[in-house]
Amino acid sequence: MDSPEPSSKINATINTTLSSDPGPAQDSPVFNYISNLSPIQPVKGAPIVQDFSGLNSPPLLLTSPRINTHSRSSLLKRSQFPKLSTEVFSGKNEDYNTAITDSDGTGVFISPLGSGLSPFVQKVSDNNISVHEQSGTPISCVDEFLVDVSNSESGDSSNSNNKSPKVADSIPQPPDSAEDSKVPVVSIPSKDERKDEIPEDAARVVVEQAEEDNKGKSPSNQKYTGVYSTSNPDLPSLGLCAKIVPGLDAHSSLHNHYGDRQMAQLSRAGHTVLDEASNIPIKSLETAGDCRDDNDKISTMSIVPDDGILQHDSQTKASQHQSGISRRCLQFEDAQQKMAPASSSSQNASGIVSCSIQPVSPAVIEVVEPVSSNRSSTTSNRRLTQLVSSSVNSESLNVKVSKPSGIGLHLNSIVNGMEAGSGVTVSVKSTQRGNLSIRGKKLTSMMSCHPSKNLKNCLISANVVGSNLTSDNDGIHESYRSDAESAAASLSHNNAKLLNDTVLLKPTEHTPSNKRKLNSEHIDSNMDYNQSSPQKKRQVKKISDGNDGDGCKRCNCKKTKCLKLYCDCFAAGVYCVDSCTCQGCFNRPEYEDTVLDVRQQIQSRNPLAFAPKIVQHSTNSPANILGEGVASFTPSSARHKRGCNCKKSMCLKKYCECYQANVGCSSGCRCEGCKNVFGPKEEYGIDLVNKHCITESLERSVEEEVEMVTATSGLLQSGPINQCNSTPLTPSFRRSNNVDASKSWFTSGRYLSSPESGQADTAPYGLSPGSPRSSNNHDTHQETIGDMLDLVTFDHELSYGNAKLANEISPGFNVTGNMDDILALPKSQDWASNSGGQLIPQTVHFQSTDPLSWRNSPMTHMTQFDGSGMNALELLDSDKKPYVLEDDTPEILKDSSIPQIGVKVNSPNKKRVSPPYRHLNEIGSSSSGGGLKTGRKFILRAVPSFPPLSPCIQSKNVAAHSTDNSEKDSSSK
DNA sequence: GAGTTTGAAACT
DNA sequence: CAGTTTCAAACTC
Repeated sequence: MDSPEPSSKINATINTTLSSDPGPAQDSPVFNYISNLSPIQPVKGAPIVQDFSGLNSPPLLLTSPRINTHSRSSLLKRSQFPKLSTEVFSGKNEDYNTAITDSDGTGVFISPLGSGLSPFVQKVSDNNISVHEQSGTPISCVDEFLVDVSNSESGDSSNSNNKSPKVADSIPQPPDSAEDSKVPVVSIPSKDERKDEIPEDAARVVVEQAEEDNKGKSPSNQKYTGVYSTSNPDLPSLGLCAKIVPGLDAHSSLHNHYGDRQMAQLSRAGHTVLDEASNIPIKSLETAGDCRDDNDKISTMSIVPDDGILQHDSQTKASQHQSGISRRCLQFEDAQQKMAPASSSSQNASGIVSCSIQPVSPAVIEVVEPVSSNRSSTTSNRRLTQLVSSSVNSESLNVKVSKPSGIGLHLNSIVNGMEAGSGVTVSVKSTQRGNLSIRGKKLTSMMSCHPSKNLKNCLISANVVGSNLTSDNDGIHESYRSDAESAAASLSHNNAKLLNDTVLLKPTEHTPSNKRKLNSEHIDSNMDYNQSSPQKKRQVKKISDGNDGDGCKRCNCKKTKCLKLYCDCFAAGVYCVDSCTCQGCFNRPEYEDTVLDVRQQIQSRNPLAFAPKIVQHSTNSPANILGEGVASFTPSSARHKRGCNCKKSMCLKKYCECYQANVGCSSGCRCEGCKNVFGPKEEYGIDLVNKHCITESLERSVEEEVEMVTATSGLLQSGPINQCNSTPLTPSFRRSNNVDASKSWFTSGRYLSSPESGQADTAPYGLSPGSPRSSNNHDTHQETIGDMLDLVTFDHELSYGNAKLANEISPGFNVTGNMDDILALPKSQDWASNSGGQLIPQTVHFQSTDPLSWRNSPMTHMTQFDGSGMNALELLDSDKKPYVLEDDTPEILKDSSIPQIGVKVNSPNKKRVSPPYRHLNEIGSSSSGGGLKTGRKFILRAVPSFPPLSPCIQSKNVAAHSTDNSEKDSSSK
C-alpha cells in the first residue's frame, strides 16, 4: 500500500516520540523487568484495551510520544503473556528490539516495550477482556462475536480490505457511505473520485506517520501482509506464531505482541478466530478464571524475577487459556464491541447500565493498559492496525476496521457518554464483591461512561466499521450494540481515561496545531466524499435525535468532518456510524490515524477535552461501589465538569449540557437564571460535599479534574465513597503533580506491580526511588503488601479500568492536605485526573499510579510511608477520617479492609493514606534495584489474595499510570 | 423540512 | 484570559 517511506517516517516519528518520552524509562532495563515482572500480565486483561487504545483512546494515550513509554510498559506487561511476540517485537520495532533482545530467548519478554509491542499487548488485553466479558454473557457474546466476525469478515472483507488499504495508503478518503465500498484499500484512487485528495492528504499525513513508523520498523505496507504472512521482519515471528499456532498460545502471544488487530488477522488467516469464538463461550468463563490464573501466574511471575519465566508461565498457562483467549482476541477487536455486551452489562438507551461484571472487570482493567500502551505506542498500534488492515486484505479484513475504529473512540465516547449519559445512572451489580465488585464497578463506570449514545456509537462504529458501514442492519447493529456497547463502554472508560491522559501527552508533542490544520483540511476536502446524503442524516436525527434508539449518537456535522468536538461522535470518542448524516466524515475507522492525530491535537490543547463532561460527585457511599455502583451515579451526585454557561435556556433545555446530562448545575456553572431541574447551581449537593471535603478553591480546580476523572473513572468507581475524595482530590493532584507526575509516571511508571513501580512508589513517599528506605521497608512492605494485595486486588479492579481511580486516590492525598503528599500526588496527578478520586482502588491505585509519581517526587512524606508500610496504611485509615475525601477512600479501604490501615503521612490529615498503600506496593518494588525484587515478592502475595484481578489491575494501573503520566505531561497545565 | 436559537468549541 | 466567530445540536415553526 503505502510506500515504505511512510512507514519509515512513522517509525522515525515513533522513535522520536517514543524515545523522547519513554526512552528513559523504557530503555531502562528496570522498566523492562518491571514490565515483565509486573503482574501486568494482566496483559490478559489489557488486550481488551488495545483495540480501543489503538484506535480511539489509544491514540490519545499512545499517540503522544509519552504514551509510547507507557505503551512500552504496557507492552512489557503484556509481552509477558505473549511470549511469542518477542520475536515479533524484536523484528518490529527497534525499540522493541532492544527490549526484545532481552526476552528473545524466552520471547516472553517482549520487553519490547516498544510501542509496537504495547499495542499488541493491549490488543491481547482487549481480547482477554472480551473473554471476561464473554464469560459474563458467554454464549450470546460468543455468538455475536462469531457473527460479527463472520459479518465483519465477510462484509468487512470488502470494507476492511478497502479500509485497511485506505488507511495505509491514504486515510484521506473519507469513508463516505457511498464510497464505503471504495474505502477499499487504497482509497487513494477514490480520493480522486471524490476530490478528497486534500482530505487524503490529511489522512495521509497521519497515515504516513504511521507508515513511516511501520517502515522504520518494517515495511509499512508489508506490515499488513507481512505480519500476517510473516513476511515482515518484525512480524515474521508473529505471523509464524499466528499461523503455526492458531491456538490460543499463538494468538495470545501474537495479540500481545502484535495487538488485537494483528491477532485478529492472524487468527482470521487461520480461520481460527471463529472456531475460537465458538470455543470462547465456554472458555470465556474459563478464560476469566484463566485470566485470574494468569494473573496469579503473573504475580508469580513477577515474583520470579526472570521475565522469561514469567512469560513462560503465563504462556504455558495462557497457551491453554489463551487458545480461547487468543481466539477471542483475534475476534476481540470486532468482538470487543460485542464482548462488552457479553460481559452481561446491559445498557439502556437512557445510559443506565447494569453490569454483571465479575469476569469483565479484569478485562476492563486490562483494557485500560492496552489503551495506554496502544496510544503511547500509537505508532506501533498503528502499525498493527495497518498490518491488520493489510493482512485483512489477504484474509481477515474485518480486524482492522472493527477494532480500531470502535475501540479507541469508544473509550472516550464512553466517558463522554457517561457524562452525557445524562442521567446515566450506572447501576453496576457486582455479582462478586471484592475483586468482582470492583470489577463490576469499573465496568459499570465504563458503562456509565458510555452512555447509551456512546455505546451505541461505539458499537455501531465498530460494527459499522468492521462490517456494515454502509448498510445499517438495525438488528445486527443492535445485537452488536449490546455487546459492543458493553465492551465499548468498559473499554471506553478505561481507555477514555487513559486515552484522555495519553492524549494529553501526545497532543503536545506530536502534532501541534499544524496537524490539525492538515488533518482538518484534508478532512475537509475528504468531507465531500464522505458526505452522506443529508436525507440519511436527517433520518438519523429524527430517529435518534442524535441518539439512536439505543442511545447511540449520530452526528450531522457538515463542516467539521467530525473531527472536532462539535461532533458528538468524535467528542464521545466514537466513530461515526452509517446512520450519521455527517458530511465528509473522517471520524471513521478508515481514518483512524487522522482521528487519533486530531484527538491528540485537541487533547494537547485541552487534556480534558475528551474527558467525561460529567463527573460523579461523590456523595456516594462506598457501599454503592461494592453493591450497587449505579446508585452513586445519580444525577444529583454527578456534575458537569466544566459546568454550563447557559444564559437563555435557564438550564432547562438540552442546550444546557448539565441538563442534557441529567445532572444538576454546580458552582462551576456560569449559567444565568439556572433552573436546572436536576439541581440548580447553588443547590448542588456536590458542592457542599466538596466544600466539606476540600476547600472551595480546591474544589473548583479539583472538580474540573475530578469531573474528568469521575466521569471516566467515577463511574467505574461508582463506589460512592470515593467520589468525594476522588473529585476534590483528583483535581488537586492533577494540579500539583501534573507536570511532574507525567514525568514521574514515565520514570516510575505504572509499574506498581513491577518491583520498580513499587520502588517508585516508595521513593516518592520517603525517599527517592532508590532510597534505602525501600529496602528496609520491603519486609514490612511485603507484609503490608499482602494486605495491600487484598486491597490492591480490590483496588486493581478499580484501577484497571481507571487510572482515574488512581487519580482518585491521589486526590485523596491532596485532600489530606499534606503539601508533600500533594506534591507527590501531582506527579500522580494523572491518576487523580483519571480517577474520579475514588478511594477504593486507592491502595492499588497508589501503587500502580502513584508509584511513578512517588518515585519522581522523593517526598519527605514518602519517607514516612517508607518507614512502615503498615504504619502508612494505618495512617491512611486515620487519615481517611479526617479528610473529607477520606470518606471515599476510607470506604474503599474499609471495603478492602486492608487499605484502611492508612498511614498518616506527615500531614495530620493526610488523607494520603493511599500513598502509603502505594508505598507499600511500591516500596517493595519502588526501591530501584531491590524494589523490583521486593516488588515481585509483593506481587506473589498479592496474587494469592486476588490473583486474577490484581495482576490485571496492576497492569492496568500501570498502563493507566503511564498513560496518565503521559497525559499529565502533555496536559500538565 | 426549513429556519431559528442556543451554547459549546474553536479561534483570535 | 477575554472576546469573537464558528459550529452543530436543539428547538420552533
